[in-house]
Amino acid sequence: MPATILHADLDAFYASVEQLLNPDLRGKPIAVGGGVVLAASYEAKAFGVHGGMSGRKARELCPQLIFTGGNFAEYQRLGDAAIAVLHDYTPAVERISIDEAFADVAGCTHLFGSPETIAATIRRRVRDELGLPISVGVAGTKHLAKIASQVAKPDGLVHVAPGTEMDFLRDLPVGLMWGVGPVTERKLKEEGIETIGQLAATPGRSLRGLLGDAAGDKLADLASNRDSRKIVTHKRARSAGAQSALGHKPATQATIKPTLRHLADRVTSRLRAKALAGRTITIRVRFADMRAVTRSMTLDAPISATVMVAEIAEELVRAALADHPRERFISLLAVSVSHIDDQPHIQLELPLGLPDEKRRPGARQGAARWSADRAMDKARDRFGRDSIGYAVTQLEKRKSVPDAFRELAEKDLGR
DNA sequence: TCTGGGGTCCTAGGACCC
DNA sequence: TCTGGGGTCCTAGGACCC
Repeated sequence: MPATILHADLDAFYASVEQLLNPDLRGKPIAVGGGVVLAASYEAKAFGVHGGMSGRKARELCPQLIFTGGNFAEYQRLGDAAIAVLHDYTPAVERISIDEAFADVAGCTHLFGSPETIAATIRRRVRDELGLPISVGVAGTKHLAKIASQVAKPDGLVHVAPGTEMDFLRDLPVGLMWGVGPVTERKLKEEGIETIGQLAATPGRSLRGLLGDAAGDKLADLASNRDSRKIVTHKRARSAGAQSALGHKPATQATIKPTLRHLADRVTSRLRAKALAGRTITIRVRFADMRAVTRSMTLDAPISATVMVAEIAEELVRAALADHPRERFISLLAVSVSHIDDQPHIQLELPLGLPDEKRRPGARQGAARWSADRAMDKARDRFGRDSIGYAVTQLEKRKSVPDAFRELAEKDLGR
């Protein structure tokens, strides 16, 4: 199999952008974020600082760590620009996140040279034109290209030539594989499996028993370099959600109602913008001790009106709390909509279509509410997101994370 | 300053149907 | 009448990814 798959991954992306924008930060340990580290520069990583770590822990590990504010608009612009460089070579680009993408250059080597040459050109252009380091892996499969780019970091290029795949994988730790997180890594280690080579030599039957059928099969395939996944350029979202960390709040309606309204508003406005709606509403409540529970309800028809999602979410949260009467404080609420479908007008028929159990009081006004929501969406498009909203959500201005960052994390819902 | 926010996929049990 | 098997959908929980 010719090695035409590229995986390109910007190095320590947010931190690199900050160092690009502010030369004083170059060569220094920096962290983007505050309460939690969103990204760390390589200088900070040398101290053990990494994304997801609390700011306090990071400061303990690296007292001279510099925290810097987020230039979120620049992250988006530069991330888009780097992906655009890939698109200069092939339309077969699958973007994974703001700073990472696969590309298949099989159809353009006659124009631009070997995959390795194209990868080197991309790296040079991103460095010259954007000022950012980017690592690229070149291999015959997505899984191998992804591992190659991780091995290439920082600021490197690794090509896995056809025929050398198993030599490349054999001694690498299983933790580098897609799908192996802390839990799986521990289970494998308990069986004496620490390298990908050892994993490849393990009978599939044992892996299925250890990790479950799907995960066992998947890992067995990947370890033996059987990965047939193609580049997918357009993907439809399967769910859309929003969450808010609350610190330590009493589990009362005064806390819950405005928060759920705000979250429902965030989720449904994104759905409406793409003329989408969803049938399943899921809420998540995290208690003070970080244990979390979820409750969900599936309707017969998709909805996207703010108030309808909010009211269902309230009912579900009430039910979840009723099941845990001793939990007096909550630390997070989340709302998610799944079973997404592109039937924007089905909502108009909702009051007639639902069985008694699901024909809740608010449903009769579904059409009117949907229309009111759309009017509000349009006003926001013109005057800005904060210009208008349900009064109760307007009170909810205490933000743990800027909206701009939330938007970076949002996936395009597709369509 | 006790750990952010947005996603995907899988599992297991129960309800329900054939 | 009893027992068994297979399939689909829903719900709750978990692991993992960026």
